[in-house]
Amino acid sequence: MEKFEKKYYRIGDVAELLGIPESTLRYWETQFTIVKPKRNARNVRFYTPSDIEVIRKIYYLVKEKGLKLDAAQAQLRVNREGIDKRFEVIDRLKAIRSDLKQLLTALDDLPT
Amino acid sequence: MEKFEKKYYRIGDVAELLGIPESTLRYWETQFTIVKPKRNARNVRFYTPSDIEVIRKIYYLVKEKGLKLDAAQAQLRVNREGIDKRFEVIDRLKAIRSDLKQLLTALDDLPT
DNA sequence: AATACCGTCACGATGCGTTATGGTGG
DNA sequence: GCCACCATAACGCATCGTGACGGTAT
Repeated sequence: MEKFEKKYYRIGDVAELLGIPESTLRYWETQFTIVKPKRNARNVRFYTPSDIEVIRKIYYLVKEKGLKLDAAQAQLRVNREGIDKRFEVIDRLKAIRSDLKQLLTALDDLPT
Repeated sequence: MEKFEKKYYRIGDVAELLGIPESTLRYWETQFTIVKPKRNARNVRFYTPSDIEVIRKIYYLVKEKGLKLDAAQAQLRVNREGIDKRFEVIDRLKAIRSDLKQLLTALDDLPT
């Protein structure tokens, strides 16, 4: 039987992982609607890796880029949209690539 | 003889124009290296329309988007680079357009 | 008993202007 | 003498955490 990856993390783990105090995590939770880790029956927070990614992003925006919490929250939303847009563009490029392949084929078929 | 456009604006004009107090303009000047209006011999500030545009942008970033002053200053720099990049892309597209025209011509010249 | 959490609240640092004061030129 | 401007510095409010407290579960 193999070892299992840890599925979730407690607040102490996250705090140590990111090098920020637990109090900050609790405070951010009051300010960012997006950070709402699950709780167990005893009301203890459990963070998924995806929760932690979000918190990393907040850390970057607030601590390194210097955004206000409000602005950071807005930015997180924009980011998500930005990712969607990027996929749209990629889809469009795939379509264009397909058209270009067709064009190349057509050019190959031209009489000399 | 025609009327002339006003060439520059004093701090009171700018304050009224943007609906912010003069004190804020003076304060921002201490925080943003980019806002340095010319002065006359009596040390009175004179703002060009371009100065005012920059201040508008600051207003947008700080008051509407909620960035810290530091972050807003960084954003202004990124914006300028972004504009430069955009022109690079446009130049590149012009080159491609030229290539495509050539290609079209070549296709027209093909034997049937 | 020691540890890891919980919520709450008081405190404090920093950021962002604003106001007050005293001064100059027109 | 009034108005618009100047610099400087003290003040004040909001944001952003931090630290401490008393409590619960393991």
